[in-house]
Amino acid sequence: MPELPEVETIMRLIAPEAEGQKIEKIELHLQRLLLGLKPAPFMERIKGQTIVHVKRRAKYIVFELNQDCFIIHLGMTGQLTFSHKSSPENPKFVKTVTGLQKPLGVHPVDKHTHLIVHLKGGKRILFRDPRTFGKIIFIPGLNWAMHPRLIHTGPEPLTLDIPFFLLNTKPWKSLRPIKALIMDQNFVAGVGNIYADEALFRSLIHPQTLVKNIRPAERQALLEAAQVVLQKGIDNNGTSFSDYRKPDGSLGSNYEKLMVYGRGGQPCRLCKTILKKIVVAQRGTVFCPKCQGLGPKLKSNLKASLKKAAKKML
DNA sequence: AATTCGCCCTGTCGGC
DNA sequence: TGCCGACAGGGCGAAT
Repeated sequence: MPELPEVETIMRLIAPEAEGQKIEKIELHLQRLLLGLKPAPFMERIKGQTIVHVKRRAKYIVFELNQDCFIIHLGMTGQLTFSHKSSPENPKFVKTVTGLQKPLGVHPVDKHTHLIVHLKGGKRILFRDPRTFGKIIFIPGLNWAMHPRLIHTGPEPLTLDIPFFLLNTKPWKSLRPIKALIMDQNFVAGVGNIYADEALFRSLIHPQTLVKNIRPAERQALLEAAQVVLQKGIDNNGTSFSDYRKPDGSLGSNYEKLMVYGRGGQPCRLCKTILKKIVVAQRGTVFCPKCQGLGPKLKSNLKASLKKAAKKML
């Protein structure tokens, strides 16, 4: 599922292509994905406006036009790709290890392509989403930050002043499992299932630990770990474990670097213990029972050696 | 008030 | 081989 690093990667690659471009035409093929305005007036109002800025906020991609804006959420399987007329979407399909046919480049327009933004010279932005959990939200004017979807969203984790943020201790008194808090978009923005598991592993915290039992030093460690795994995700252009693609259709390379997500039943990269998969906060959760052991506190020297090894490896 | 649950949806996969 | 149920899960609104 596209989380902060995936959405950031998409934004960074779409922005230089789209900014300054006039929208010549909009095709909307699945109307229920559009919120904020009926399809006909939406297309009428957007047409002719210029894309001034493309930004990211939480897991949303923000298209600021000269009058209005719209934001796109990729849901679970959303893909935002960019197609030049001169190099149309690549129709070549290759067989993956599981035997599935996947396109090599930009996915051709098909029944899952729900929105096409036509720019000058035949350039197009394609929004494709097989599971249709994504959303296109029209917002009149440019004050998208005050939209109900975003107004309560927590701070951006990568530009977060952690010590200052930690002064607010209210969220830390919760009885929820820590994984639920770190994935809560109103607490901190952009962390989803993949990077939550990775951040918890990196800070050696068991995902089911009750928030109120997380000590201050661990709170800080968790947020720092989140920053590291998110930044690494961006550096590797995102995690392609199923549907995520870069705007040119290519894969991100972060999947093979993950420590726990998607690795249930496999040995921990640090201690070789078999990673466990459980359900926490209604989400599949992978963790290392030893490195993130709850029960009797790990001996401090073991913890120190794990941390040392983690530092070296991660 | 805080937290959990049910729902939306469809491609993929495991079991029989 | 083929069918079918289970599963994946972000975020919202309902229920507890």
